[in-house]
Amino acid sequence: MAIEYKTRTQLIVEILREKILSGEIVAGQPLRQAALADELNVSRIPVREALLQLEAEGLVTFEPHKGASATELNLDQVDELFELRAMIEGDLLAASLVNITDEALNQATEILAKLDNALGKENAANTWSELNSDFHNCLYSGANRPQTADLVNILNKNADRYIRMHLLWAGGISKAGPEHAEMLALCKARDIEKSVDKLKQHILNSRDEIKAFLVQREASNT
Amino acid sequence: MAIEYKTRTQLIVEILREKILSGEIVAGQPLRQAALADELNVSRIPVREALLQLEAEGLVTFEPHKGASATELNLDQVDELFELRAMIEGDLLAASLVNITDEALNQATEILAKLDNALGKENAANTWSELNSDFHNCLYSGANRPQTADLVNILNKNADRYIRMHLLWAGGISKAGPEHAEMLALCKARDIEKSVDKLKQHILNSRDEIKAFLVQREASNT
DNA sequence: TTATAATGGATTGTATAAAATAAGCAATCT
DNA sequence: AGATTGCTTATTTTATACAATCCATTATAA
Repeated sequence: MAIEYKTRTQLIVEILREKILSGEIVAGQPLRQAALADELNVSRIPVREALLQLEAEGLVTFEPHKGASATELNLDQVDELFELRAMIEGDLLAASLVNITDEALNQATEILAKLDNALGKENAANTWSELNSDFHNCLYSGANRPQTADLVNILNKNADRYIRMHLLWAGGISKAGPEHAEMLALCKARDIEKSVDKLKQHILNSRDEIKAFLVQREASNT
Repeated sequence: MAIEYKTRTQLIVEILREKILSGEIVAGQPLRQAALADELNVSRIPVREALLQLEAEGLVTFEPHKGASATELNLDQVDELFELRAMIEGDLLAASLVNITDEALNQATEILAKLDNALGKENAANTWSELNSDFHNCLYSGANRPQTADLVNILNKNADRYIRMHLLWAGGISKAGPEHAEMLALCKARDIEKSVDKLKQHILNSRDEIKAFLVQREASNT
């Protein structure tokens, strides 16, 4: 296996992203460069550059001379994010289904099986969210639109932490399982219109569940 | 050239972006950090961070230990980029028209007048593209979707250099003037569906002109 | 008392120096 | 000769050191 070298900056990007997505770094909490550098046994420069890269992903914001903090989305922003996803991913799926291979569909079937298995196990939130990403990307693989796919992945990185948070607290997006199965069936039937509708519904449903959860948490906190 | 109103990194981002968009830095050309730092009278750190930021905008790519270079889009990527814009901006306009103020529409009218004036003058490509951005953003101002607006602006930064290039060589997007006027009229009439259709047509038309130009240039170069 | 200015500590932003890595070229071996 | 190894150099990446900025706290004056 070809070992691939990663720069420290890249490694730190991954570590910090994981900490933000998993909730270990709480949104709004300031991220002190010196402290992080110390903790990671590294100088401040790669930490800075990692934070800049995370800013581009929308997970972190910088204020000049005041530093970085993990971003926090309010309800409106969650709305906007998921609606954006519904639109773009819907379009991507439509483009994909024209060309998608049976192989890709079979692969999606396998991922779906793993996905159902992952629930309830140790570390479920993390593996579930990764498999969920894989499943969706697999369905989009026929689109041959690399830039759009990149964009979707960036948006998902931001949505991801809310999905994980919800998984952690509520045990999962309740409707996701059956929705995934239905969607895959429609894709296999190459019914573009219905597949896209189901996908959009699926994304907007998860939005609704997450928003409801956020509202509830808000209420119990104050 | 020591101007102190922003961090150096921000300043350099703007300088380099302008050089890429204006074509002074040619796509594919490697960007040596030391040379840039020297030229801008600054150390390499802010140059690096500026390049990272431009990478997030899609104007530059990094290869570990090999450095950065301005990105070049092939025809398929141009296609993809403009289609993404058409979809997202269409959606944004629809959301905006529900709430847009008369004030914003009047402002758009003023910008449009300046836009028509800008053609043919000195430095037309740069002012035109800026005014063009302003015009579009003005029409989207009612949407109240900051994240989507940010996304649109990032995509436009990438599209921009092709628009400018085309302006420079062909004197302008030939149909843009009348299209803008028609679109504004439809917006003023608050006809959402027709406005959106016109906008999408407008974006896809400029795509076609730019692609035709790129094909032609390609042919004459080989 | 309240508002404003000064001060010190903490933190970020930048410069410079050192280390790590990749690419090119010459020397060596089969 | 052809391939492989080790060295040289250019460039990026990281570390360390310093300067600029911000923020809270205290001191001063109206």
